Amino acid sequence: MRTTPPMPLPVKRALAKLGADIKAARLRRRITTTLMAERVFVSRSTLQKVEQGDPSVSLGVYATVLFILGLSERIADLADAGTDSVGLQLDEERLPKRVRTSKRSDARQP
Amino acid sequence: MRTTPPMPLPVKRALAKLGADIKAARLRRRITTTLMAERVFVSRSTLQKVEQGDPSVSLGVYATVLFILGLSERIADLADAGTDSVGLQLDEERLPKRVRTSKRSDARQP
DNA sequence: TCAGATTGGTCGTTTTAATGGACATAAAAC
DNA sequence: GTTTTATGTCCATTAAAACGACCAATCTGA
Repeated sequence: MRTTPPMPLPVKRALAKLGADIKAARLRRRITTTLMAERVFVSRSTLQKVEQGDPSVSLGVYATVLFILGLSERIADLADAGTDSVGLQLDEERLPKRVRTSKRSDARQP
Repeated sequence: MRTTPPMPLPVKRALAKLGADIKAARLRRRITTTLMAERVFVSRSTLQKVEQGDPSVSLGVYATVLFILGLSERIADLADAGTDSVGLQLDEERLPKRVRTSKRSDARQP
């Protein structure tokens, strides 16, 4: 990810917690960083970034770590339609395939 | 993520669904890919990968997209201690700071 | 206690993600 | 049907992730 613009603060916090929780989960299972890194097929330094919630690490790495910890189920529900409150009005089948901005005044929110 | 070794299949599936859900959520909100890309500070091509659940895209990008959609709360709970069934026995304070493998027979699970 | 092992951090290098532009396709709006 | 615009896709270039090796710090089991 391009790091020039800063990440939203709430996101940073969420990721930091995620990393800490991952570390705690690893410790509970008594898996060393070296062993975990091997299983994820990633270097120990990358795993370290994961446990700090570093935003630059790929989702694939995070997801695989969670999988090995047995905690990967929730990933699929992160943006599940059922949990999206904005989706009240439109049901899945009536979803337009594209977004169309009206000629004047587009959807930009100030 | 280093792509040489394949990703676990369940993980691949989960990510694919995540991408599809993200796309659906964007459509519901009538946000164009171009506008969304601008807001996340990434290119349209990267956003496209996100909507396909590409594992190689950084978690930071995914998280920011979810944040803009208003769906970022769950990230912090992905590996929350309360949801970790293996954590039954150890409570957070008694967590060892390091893992120690017994001299013979380490913790590797076959 | 204390020796051995794990972990944290740094650095130079390699590999890969992310870019951005151009073009084709397809879907809305009219 | 026509026009207009969003989206899909490809590719060369560039910025950044991931590596791996090392050292220092510190924990922990014996």
